[in-house]
Amino acid sequence: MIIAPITISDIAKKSKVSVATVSRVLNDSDKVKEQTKEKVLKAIKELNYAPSDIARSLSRNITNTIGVVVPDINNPFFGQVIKGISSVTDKNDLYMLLCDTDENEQKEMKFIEMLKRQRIRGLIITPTADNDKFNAKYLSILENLNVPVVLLDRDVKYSKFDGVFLDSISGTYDAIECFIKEGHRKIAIISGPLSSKPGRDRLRGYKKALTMNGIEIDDRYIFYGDFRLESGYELTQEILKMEDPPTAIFVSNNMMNLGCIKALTEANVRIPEDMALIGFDEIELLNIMNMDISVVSRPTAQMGEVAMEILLDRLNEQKVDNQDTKRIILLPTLILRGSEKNTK
Amino acid sequence: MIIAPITISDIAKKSKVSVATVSRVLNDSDKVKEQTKEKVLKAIKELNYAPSDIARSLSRNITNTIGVVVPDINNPFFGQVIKGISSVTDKNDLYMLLCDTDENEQKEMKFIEMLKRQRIRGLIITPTADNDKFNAKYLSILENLNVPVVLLDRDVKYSKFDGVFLDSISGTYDAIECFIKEGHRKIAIISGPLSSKPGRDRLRGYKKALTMNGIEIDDRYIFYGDFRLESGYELTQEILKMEDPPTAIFVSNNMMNLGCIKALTEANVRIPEDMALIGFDEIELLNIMNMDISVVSRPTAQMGEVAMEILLDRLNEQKVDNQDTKRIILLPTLILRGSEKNTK
DNA sequence: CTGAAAGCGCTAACAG
DNA sequence: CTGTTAGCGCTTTCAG
Repeated sequence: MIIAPITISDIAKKSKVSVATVSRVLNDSDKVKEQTKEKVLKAIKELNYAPSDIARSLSRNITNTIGVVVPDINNPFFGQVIKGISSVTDKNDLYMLLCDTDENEQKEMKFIEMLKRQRIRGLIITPTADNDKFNAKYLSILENLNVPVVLLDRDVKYSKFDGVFLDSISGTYDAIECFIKEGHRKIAIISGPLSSKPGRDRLRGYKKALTMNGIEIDDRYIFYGDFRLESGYELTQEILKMEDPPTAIFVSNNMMNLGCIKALTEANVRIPEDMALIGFDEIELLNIMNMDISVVSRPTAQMGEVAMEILLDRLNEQKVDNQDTKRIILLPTLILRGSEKNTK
Repeated sequence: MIIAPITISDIAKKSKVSVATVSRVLNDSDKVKEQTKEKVLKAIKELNYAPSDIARSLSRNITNTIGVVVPDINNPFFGQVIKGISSVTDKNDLYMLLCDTDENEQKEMKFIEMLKRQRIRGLIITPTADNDKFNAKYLSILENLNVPVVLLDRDVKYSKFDGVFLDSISGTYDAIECFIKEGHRKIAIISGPLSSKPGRDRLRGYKKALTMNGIEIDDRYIFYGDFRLESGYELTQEILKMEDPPTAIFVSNNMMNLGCIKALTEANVRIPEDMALIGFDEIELLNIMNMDISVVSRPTAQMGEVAMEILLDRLNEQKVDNQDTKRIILLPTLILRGSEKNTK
């Protein structure tokens, strides 16, 4: 079903001027006599003409699309991020080509190559992982794009791309220290996968806080999940079965936190009376349900906005060789709602 | 920051053949001698060449992007829908240009015009509203696109576009009838806005069920919300203040349902002992939290998939004048979890 | 102010 | 099998 769209020469013909003139009124580039301009505008309106961005891109050798690659748009975090990105693209006549990788590295690389063909002007991406295994190939694909890349939330080892991240270490540190001030000594963590930087950092923050406060690190209290709900659920069940269970749990992301709460609820473990809890990332729904869970909160939409603004700056830069990588590290906020309390 | 990408003629030069030959191996279109083919492939690999979809689109006079316009990607419903669409585009070398309208009609029309310039091949859209006020202009913009359009979830009056919808009437009818069978007689509804078809239909289903079961419609039990959480919250508070309150509430969408539950929880109204409840659309989180709320459920991701498949069919159609509109109406399922019970 | 013409990177006849 | 060439729809010198 193809209907040949109106072209610039249709307009030129109809208004009896050259295509160059039409182009001029389209772009407001050169001075055009008011009278001819009106003629052209009239023809455009009558024929319902809209210039082709495809032809324009080819001619100008530059597109107005940017690529956005995320692991899962159904994760509210990324939903918010995309919203943030949109708010900037909307104002700058930029389009967003969206790709959802499903946390699949192969898919991700394929998408990047597709985006290259589309000649995107820039890329905002949350890589699936930063495994050493994939790193070399991955990096070269990304660099081969030859457009500015902004990393979002997850880093890529040995890369010098711009990025917007969150200080996971300090966020976790604050949470753990808060537990300690409440008098907790046996504090467990449900960590994310160590193949991602946020996963590693949150564990680091945990260990650091314990160490700085003179509490010995007990490996029995460290559990490794994969950021998905199920693992939070299962690991919490394990925790509840321990001989010498902790009195507080820190959970490294929102999905696992949900799983944890589910397990606690099912086992009739009260929060915080029987088990104190702090999680990483806000869970909007819990607030709606009046469930008071303390969390390390981060400015989600803002992360998207900032990433897009960095990208925008790059697009507007003159020199190609600007090497000073821009890495923004936002600070999370610890929001206390009572679930961290020690009621013993 | 612009780096001129490698072009087809770079490859031609390097492998000492014509651009036509390069194009041939790129597209596997004509027979090329194995030996030359290898030469070309080698050059492509060495220079890390990726053909420009921009140039290709212009030359072929056809793009491989489709537009997707939704009111809010943060609504889990649309998140799922997009996932469904992606699953089909991924397999068909199609790209998705995503636009989030924020339920704003002006924005929506602007997006559609932008998408026209991008020469999208087709459009999947959930219109913000189908007000008579905007209808004429809106319709003409959509038709002016001159590409296949598939409506998703919300209809456009007087239009003959394809679409994927849900039978809201029957879904609501079943829910209300279930209430009645439980012995409820005073049944309230928190309706959506009547400016959208789903809003209207759900109210119709409600009225129909009452009428068919010989229960008189009592306007005092009909409340009008706007699909947002807050309105569900406020209207529920109103309901609780009534002199002769209902014993059951039907809520027309997931967001308002959350608001309703919030209000009930805050007022210490037990579900279903003090108030029975059924809502439209699943709320994943409630299930996770083991909160047993009965809902009218629909196949979300599938709606996206089906929409994209209809679009795909249109794109592959030969004749331009195929007038038989395809309108798929999916059936919802009533999922009972106990919140509908009458314990009196 | 305006028109003619070259060119953006690729495809698709048309020759050979 | 392979090369030449004319566009695709637009922008952008360069003249006038």
